[in-house]
Amino acid sequence: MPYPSSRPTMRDVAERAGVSPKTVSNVVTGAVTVSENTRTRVEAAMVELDFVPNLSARGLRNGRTGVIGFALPDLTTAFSASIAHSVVEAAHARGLVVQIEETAFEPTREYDLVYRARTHQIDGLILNPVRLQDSVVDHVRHLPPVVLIGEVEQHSTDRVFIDSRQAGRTAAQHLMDQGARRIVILGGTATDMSAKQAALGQRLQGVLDALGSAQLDAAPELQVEVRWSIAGGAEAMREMLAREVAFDAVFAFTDSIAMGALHVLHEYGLRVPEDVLVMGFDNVEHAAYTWPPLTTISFDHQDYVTAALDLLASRVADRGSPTRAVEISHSLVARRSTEGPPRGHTPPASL
Amino acid sequence: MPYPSSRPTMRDVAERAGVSPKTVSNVVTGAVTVSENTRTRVEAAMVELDFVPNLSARGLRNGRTGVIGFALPDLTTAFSASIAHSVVEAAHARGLVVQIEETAFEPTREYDLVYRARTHQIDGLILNPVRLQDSVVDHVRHLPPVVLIGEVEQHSTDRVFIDSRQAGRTAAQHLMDQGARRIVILGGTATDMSAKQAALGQRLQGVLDALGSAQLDAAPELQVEVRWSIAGGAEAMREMLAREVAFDAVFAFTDSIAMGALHVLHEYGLRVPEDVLVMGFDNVEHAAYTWPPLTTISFDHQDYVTAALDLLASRVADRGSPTRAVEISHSLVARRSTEGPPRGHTPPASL
DNA sequence: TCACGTCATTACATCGATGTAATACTCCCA
DNA sequence: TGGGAGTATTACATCGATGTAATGACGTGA
Repeated sequence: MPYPSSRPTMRDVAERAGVSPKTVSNVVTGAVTVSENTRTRVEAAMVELDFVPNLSARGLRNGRTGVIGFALPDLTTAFSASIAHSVVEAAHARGLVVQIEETAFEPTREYDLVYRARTHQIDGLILNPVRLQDSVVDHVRHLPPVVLIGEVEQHSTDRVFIDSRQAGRTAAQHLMDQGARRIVILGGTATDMSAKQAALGQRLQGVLDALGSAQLDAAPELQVEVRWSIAGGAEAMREMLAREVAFDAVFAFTDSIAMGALHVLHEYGLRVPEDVLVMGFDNVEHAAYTWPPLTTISFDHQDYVTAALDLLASRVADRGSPTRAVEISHSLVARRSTEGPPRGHTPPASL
Repeated sequence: MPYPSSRPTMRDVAERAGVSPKTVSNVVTGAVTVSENTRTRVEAAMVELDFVPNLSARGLRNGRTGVIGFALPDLTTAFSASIAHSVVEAAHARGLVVQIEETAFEPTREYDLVYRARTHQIDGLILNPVRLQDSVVDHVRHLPPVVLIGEVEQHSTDRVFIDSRQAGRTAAQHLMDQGARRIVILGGTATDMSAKQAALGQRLQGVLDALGSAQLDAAPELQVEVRWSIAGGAEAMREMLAREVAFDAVFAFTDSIAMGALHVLHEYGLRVPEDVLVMGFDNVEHAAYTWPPLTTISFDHQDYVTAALDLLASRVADRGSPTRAVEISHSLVARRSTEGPPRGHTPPASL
């Protein structure tokens, strides 16, 4: 005895207004002209009965549901939350509703995800992949339109991205301009650059570019794997300190990672930026409120998401058009955390 | 020519397997026994055609969609993101999908929301209200089952809550135990305790309880309105400092607010906890990684959400049963930010 | 006054899955 | 070997909204 059966239908409205169900439908969709007289009568009946159209029925009939999916690794990181918020807002503005899926917590989720994307009658999917290979998107049939956001190397699907390699270069250059010479990289190691982790690869590549032009070498001992969370950043920073190597700056691949690193640096009594410079990536709200405020790579999250929704909308309208890739510009926001020159950290062992 | 029409249907599968559509349905639902032979044949056909059932059709037929709604004020605050994450996870575990709605950004959203909740064919709704009055939930007809989470005074709807008044009492008592006497309250003022803001009211009430038992009075000049975000916390803290009143502790009604406050205190050169104690509420991940780490009121977000989903599930199963309210226990997590006694802040003007 | 065009309205079929009731089939035992 | 129990399968109707084609009403011009 499901509740919807108790809801009024067009038939009920029609009966009350003394017209046929189709006329009610005409009033609702507005596709066909309805005389002013009957229109007002129908509208009154709808109000009286508190009528709301049944979306499942409409979706079944039209093949459109007005629902889009948004899949991301993990809602809890500050960046993800910010993006998710923007997606929901932007979707609302277009009369769309958002279904959220998280992909990070089980290896098989990516697969489940595309399966569910089909089951759940979604008009389109915005996918923020972290480990999603091209193959999954490419090889699954009957997928709704998909737009990728992020720095994935992917050309068979519409996508929105920022030039992460350039951003990485800018970041490293900034740190060097401020006097840094030995930059810890929290975000991945050079050996790690597989297709699976193109985003990390690009940021890292950018850093290496910049180091190269400055004739500095990319010390592998300054690179470390990291989980993309605050706790992950803290762990990675601890590991780095345990390595007992000298460094004078930290470039974290997300602001959250940077916050974890900041915490551990404080814990060890290292001062930012007097001893060590720190910078992040994404410019989440919190970045302006850490202590010291965090220098970071900034881009407009709203623009980012709006571009994705635009792509999705045009893809839904025309499935055959060539795929497009939209770049969102980024910039460096300099805050106190990188006001150099840094004194540098020299581990006790090397004294 | 919407994409779903190109998707294989049960009819297609049936044709390929040489059975009737209903038999395919029987295989999928498993409600009726199907011979081992035909079952395997049908399953093979489903795999070959890459069949996925159409949820709109199923939803239309069954009145259930497998989708629940989650409405919250704002995804970007750390607490909301954490809760949203838990909702998505817990829903996944039950084979449900989550649609997200944000309510904070327009005054009319609450209303829109319940309207949309009905349109969008949702089996149930988990609502984290901030300003949602009882009336909206009570007076709208044909609403799917609703579970409220938060400290709303509300008895006509299932809800999950923590004892915020007790929590406020515990928090204030802790601060006083650590030597605080003049506690800034970032979260609302006493005059402000309307039904609309019962949550704030309860936390505030708890603080006042504790102050009362200690024979301290609730100085109105130490209470301030605040937007529930990091920036809001910072603003409020600045306003408090501008008031040039003496204080020796800050109790922020969320961790995010506390983080904004911490930032501003640093900015003013006040040391935490040497000069001023600070504590928050919610125990989000970040609270352990601020500097100094933040004392806060903690409760299990997963339990919180799981309880809500349980309530929702049983409400969906039986719409007539009496409403229930589930309390989730909380505790105080003491960290460095409240290691007193504090020296106290005395504004220049009062010197 | 009658035929014809215009526009509002209606009857009907359809989207895909599934419950109900009826049918076909299998197997066993008298 | 035929009847009955029991099971696998099918035909059909249905959920609610909406496109299509047909009907109805009305007004205009000859």
